[in-house]
Amino acid sequence: MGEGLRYTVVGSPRLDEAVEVLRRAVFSKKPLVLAGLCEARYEGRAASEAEAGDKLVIVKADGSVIVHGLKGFKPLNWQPDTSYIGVESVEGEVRMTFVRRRPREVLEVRCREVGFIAVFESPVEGGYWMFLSEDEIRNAIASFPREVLGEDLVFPEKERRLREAGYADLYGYDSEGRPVIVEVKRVKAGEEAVRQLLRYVEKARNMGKRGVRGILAAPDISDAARSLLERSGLEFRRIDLKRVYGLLKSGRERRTLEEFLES
Amino acid sequence: MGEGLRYTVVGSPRLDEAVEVLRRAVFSKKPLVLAGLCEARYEGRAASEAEAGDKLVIVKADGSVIVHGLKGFKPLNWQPDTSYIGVESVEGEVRMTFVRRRPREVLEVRCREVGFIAVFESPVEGGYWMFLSEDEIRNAIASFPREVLGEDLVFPEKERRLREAGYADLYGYDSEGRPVIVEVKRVKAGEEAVRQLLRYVEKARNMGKRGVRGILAAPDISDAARSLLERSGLEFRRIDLKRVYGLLKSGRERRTLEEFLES
DNA sequence: CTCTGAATTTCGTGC
DNA sequence: GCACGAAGTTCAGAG
Repeated sequence: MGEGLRYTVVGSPRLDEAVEVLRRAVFSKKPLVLAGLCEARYEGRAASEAEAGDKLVIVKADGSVIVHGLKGFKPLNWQPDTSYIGVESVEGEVRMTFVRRRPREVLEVRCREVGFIAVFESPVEGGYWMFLSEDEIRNAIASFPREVLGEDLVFPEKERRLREAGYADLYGYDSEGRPVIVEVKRVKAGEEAVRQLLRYVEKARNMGKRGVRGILAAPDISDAARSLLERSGLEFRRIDLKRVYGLLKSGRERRTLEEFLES
Repeated sequence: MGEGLRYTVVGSPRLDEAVEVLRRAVFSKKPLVLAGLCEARYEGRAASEAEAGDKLVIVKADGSVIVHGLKGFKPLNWQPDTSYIGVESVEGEVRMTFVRRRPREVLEVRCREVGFIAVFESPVEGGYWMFLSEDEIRNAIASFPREVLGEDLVFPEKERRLREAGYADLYGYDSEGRPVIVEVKRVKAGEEAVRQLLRYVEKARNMGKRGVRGILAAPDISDAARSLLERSGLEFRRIDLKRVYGLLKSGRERRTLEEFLES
């Protein structure tokens, strides 16, 4: 409040006021929220229609548009990226048109009653982190194979972090020098994960590798997937996410200590 | 406006006011929107943290919670279904806690500044349709195989609408009596679609069927998928979505006419 | 309950 | 740009 105007909230605006406020926000690329009795129509990769009802329309500065109904997590309509936004008053309604070029999609929102419009006048962006991703589990396996998978494995390419299309998560060797392919899943593994691993193992065998082992590493596995895995001669290793988290945390601390000693 | 209070909008509320308004809305299961300078912390299947910044928090009557930042289509944090919602004031902040039992997940949103809170007092739910789903394309193929796929096929089981796990979209026979399996994709088909079809065809062959044909029906196909498909001895049929839409529409009109004649 | 597959999936990354 | 794979995927249907 003392830090200057952060939000403009207009309650029950007239048609022309609503259009004016929306146009100003869209033109100056300020995020906005509109609530009201609206209909929505989408045409593009599919086609859909949302009947008149209370909707919440969110328009962000990057051009993403989200139309929420009163129920559920998923939006009724949306547009992840728009190339054109139009605001007009047509037949006593506020009409917003959101066009995306590629793929060609059009989202039209018509509001016969606008409850309020809120504009973020001086938006403050905050950072965002997510931890314990699949990639971090992969790193934990590469760094601590004994602790996570229960046997000593060597992964010469463990620094290759990004997964190329058609390549498994980890390629390495066991203590007897046999090639080992590890497929990592952060959640319970299904049949698709087994088939994926099988493809990589067969590809390696076709390239002339001998005695290739395939290991599926996941917190759990479905019965059907387990069955397919055993029929395919592959192995399953259960991983303990809490343990992995602990290993990574200690790894981080160690790294921090090393950095400290280097300084 | 003439129809009674539809929204309550409170701008820049004090801490205790905000808590009061939020509690009342949550308790009476009214949808609400809050905008402000907030942080969010999630712990459950993964763990994430959103730093202080402008957030839009949406809480719906069914318990779904969505936290949007200033960018992108996807929410920063969410909870599709909550079993507990808590609202308190802690250390000069509004703290909302959203708990989900299964899977066990906790989302905590702390707001150090509340720009506004809007409550939908008498929500109006609107209907929703989506058309031209994969299932409708499948129906069009079953009803008009010549028009969509360019040859006369017969699908004895075409009325089975729901796809069971491990079963292809359509089983039928061509004009020479050979079994035909059709896999339908509403969007450009990738390698995964070809592998799926191949599994179904091989399953049918293993069950003793002879001369089984596999047809992948989609608006387009990727190069890699086309290559895999040809190596696997499967067929591709390009489908024209506009044509399918037209066929279904005429089908609907016909049905309506029949209904009219029956009445 | 779990499993399976679709989604206007979106999103990132490699090519 | 396209393609492939992950996602706190969500969601709906079947067993």
